[in-house]
Amino acid sequence: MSQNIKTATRSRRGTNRVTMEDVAAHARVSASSVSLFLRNPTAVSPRIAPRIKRAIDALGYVPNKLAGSLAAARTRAIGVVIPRLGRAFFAETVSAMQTEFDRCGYQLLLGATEYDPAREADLVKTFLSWSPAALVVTGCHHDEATHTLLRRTNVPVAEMWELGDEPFDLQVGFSHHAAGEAIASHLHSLGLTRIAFVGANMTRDLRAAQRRDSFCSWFSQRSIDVFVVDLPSSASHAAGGHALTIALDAMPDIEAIACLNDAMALGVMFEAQRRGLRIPDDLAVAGFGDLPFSQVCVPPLTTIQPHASTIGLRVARELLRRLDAENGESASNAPKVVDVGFELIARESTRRFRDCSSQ
Amino acid sequence: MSQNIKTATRSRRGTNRVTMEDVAAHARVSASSVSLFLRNPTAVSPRIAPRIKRAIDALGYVPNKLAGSLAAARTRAIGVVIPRLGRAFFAETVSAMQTEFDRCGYQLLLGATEYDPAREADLVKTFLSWSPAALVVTGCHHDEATHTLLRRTNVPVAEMWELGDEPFDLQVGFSHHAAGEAIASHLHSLGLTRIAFVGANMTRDLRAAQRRDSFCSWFSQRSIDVFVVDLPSSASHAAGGHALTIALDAMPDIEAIACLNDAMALGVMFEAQRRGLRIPDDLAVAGFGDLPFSQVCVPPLTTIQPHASTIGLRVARELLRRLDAENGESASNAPKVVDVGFELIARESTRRFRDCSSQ
DNA sequence: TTGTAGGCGTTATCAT
DNA sequence: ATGATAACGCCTACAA
Repeated sequence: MSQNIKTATRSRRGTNRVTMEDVAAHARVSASSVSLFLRNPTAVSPRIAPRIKRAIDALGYVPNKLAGSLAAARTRAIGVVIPRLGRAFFAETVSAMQTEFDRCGYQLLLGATEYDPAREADLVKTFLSWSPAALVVTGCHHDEATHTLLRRTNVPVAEMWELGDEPFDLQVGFSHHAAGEAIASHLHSLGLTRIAFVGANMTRDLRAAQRRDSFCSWFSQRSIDVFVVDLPSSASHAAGGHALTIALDAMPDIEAIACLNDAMALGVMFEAQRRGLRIPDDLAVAGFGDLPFSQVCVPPLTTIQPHASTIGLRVARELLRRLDAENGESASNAPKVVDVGFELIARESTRRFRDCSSQ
Repeated sequence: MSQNIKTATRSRRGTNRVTMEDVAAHARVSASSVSLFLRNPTAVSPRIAPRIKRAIDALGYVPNKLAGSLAAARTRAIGVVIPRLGRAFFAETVSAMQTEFDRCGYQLLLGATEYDPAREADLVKTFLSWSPAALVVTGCHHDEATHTLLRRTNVPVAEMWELGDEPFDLQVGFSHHAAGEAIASHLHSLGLTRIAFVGANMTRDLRAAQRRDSFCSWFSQRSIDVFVVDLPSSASHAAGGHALTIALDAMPDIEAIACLNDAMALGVMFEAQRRGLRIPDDLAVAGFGDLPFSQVCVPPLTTIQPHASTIGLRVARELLRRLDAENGESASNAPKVVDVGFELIARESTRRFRDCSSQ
């Protein structure tokens, strides 16, 4: 018998949290009824339902998702890894994703890598430790550690903003290679040959590097050399102005500049204006991103619209489909690649007197 | 005896997750030792430490924070509620916060209200259900539901980007009232009297509304009427251009425009340029936010620098201090208000030939 | 429809 | 220093 004594109940009850059991007691029902009610209010008899409801807001009960998720072995959290919060396109993508996930009760865990591969691995590991329902990462280039984590896990992994080989589960993006060529071909069609590509931080921003490479090789195939500027700073408006200065120094008779993004392009345009260079007559400028200012600036900016919010939407939709399928019949679990494409928007910043085709 | 049979062990072990016990088995130690090692590697004997470490990466073990947090009754997650992800100032604040929290192992839960009070309440409730270590909300104006939740909880609550009465625990921000007056007084000091204030969505963006009100009443005390434009759209570059059109219609001899933010101000400047209005000679323009483009645009924009990243930094620091204190001796738990101030940056967009004082 | 009890993967307490 | 074992708060198969 002595082995049966409850050894002085080592109480750790420091938490004075209102628990489901408290609600049950208050409503004079069992905890499981409360649990049932919370998940499906119509599943309990109409007599005790109001009692439970009343108890819930009388006590100000907030369910403990920690306990719930642990027990159910699944979460309604989705880890999202992006390079930078400030980058407008990612913000748009995340915003669209959040809206979509929200209506299905999923919560976003957001992390920014600041273009540091090591931080990406950290973030993925952290997110994984929260047992998320899914993981969303930016791009298809990850370091060894991240790759291993992503491959080993069994939560769905979505890669966005880039298409590559060997998708884990889902890729939603477009070809930066094609984007770079699209801008190159556009500038070339205007008869421009004295060209520069300006960017910043391109050793780390691999997608930008892809666009640059395709841009340059497109021209080099036509025996045109592109002058490249890669600043060590971040790709900001100020960097754009700085880059123009460098480009003009190296190539005084420059005719066109393609920029890593619209922010830099705007910086280039401001600097040009400051120097009395007319756009597009003296200098054609193209960007990437089609940010809100790009269609209202003077002159309106030729750029590439990457469908940022579409990317977020599709990622969310595909992921939700997969998550729903998990509960029911297993739908196609095969990797899926969605190319949302992009659109070259030719505006006045690259318009030539003799060019009537664009816009 | 029959009452002793383990009733067909209702095994729910569907999860094939690598658990701490698996690591323990692999390392031939107990789970407690692994747990101990994870929290303080030096606490276990130097003989078994390497065994555990090897087992961990052999199995690719990732700790389950859900279980850990549940058992420890505390989380390393911090809920952050902001109006919009896309808004550059909030992005900057969040970015600074993340950096700071990250180095202490805290994870951010991010949610955007889109300026909808009901969504704010939802988000707060959701976050609370994750038992966060702290909660950060934007502004001091919350609807009834949110207010109740925030008051009832016992996790520290930080309000940012605004100062108000009755802080819950912490407020880090500045006076939008003072900011509105600062711009008003600046424009007035230039001798300008034909003035407009343009914004958008100000019935929901209460901080912008505060700036507008103070701006207007400052002038009205000097018997000057301010023409106000409040567009229903979001406060974007395009809205700025649109607002200028409206303002010029109503007040053709307008001399100065103050804008809800720098994005709108830039929109105003572009539209002015398009109409052949010179800035600042024909029209002075002021913004709010000091975004990256504001110092490089043409002309550089007079604006208010709100110290966005300082806000994030201070919120994080103060919160971390409070959280540390919880474990040790209880430091001051009294509400604290931090006024980080702001800075009026007078640039060329409001410079007059006879004005030599600014900048 | 409602209640019972075992388990989710940790942390923390206690005993060794 | 290491190992059992009881919470943590909820979900869920199963019994009533």
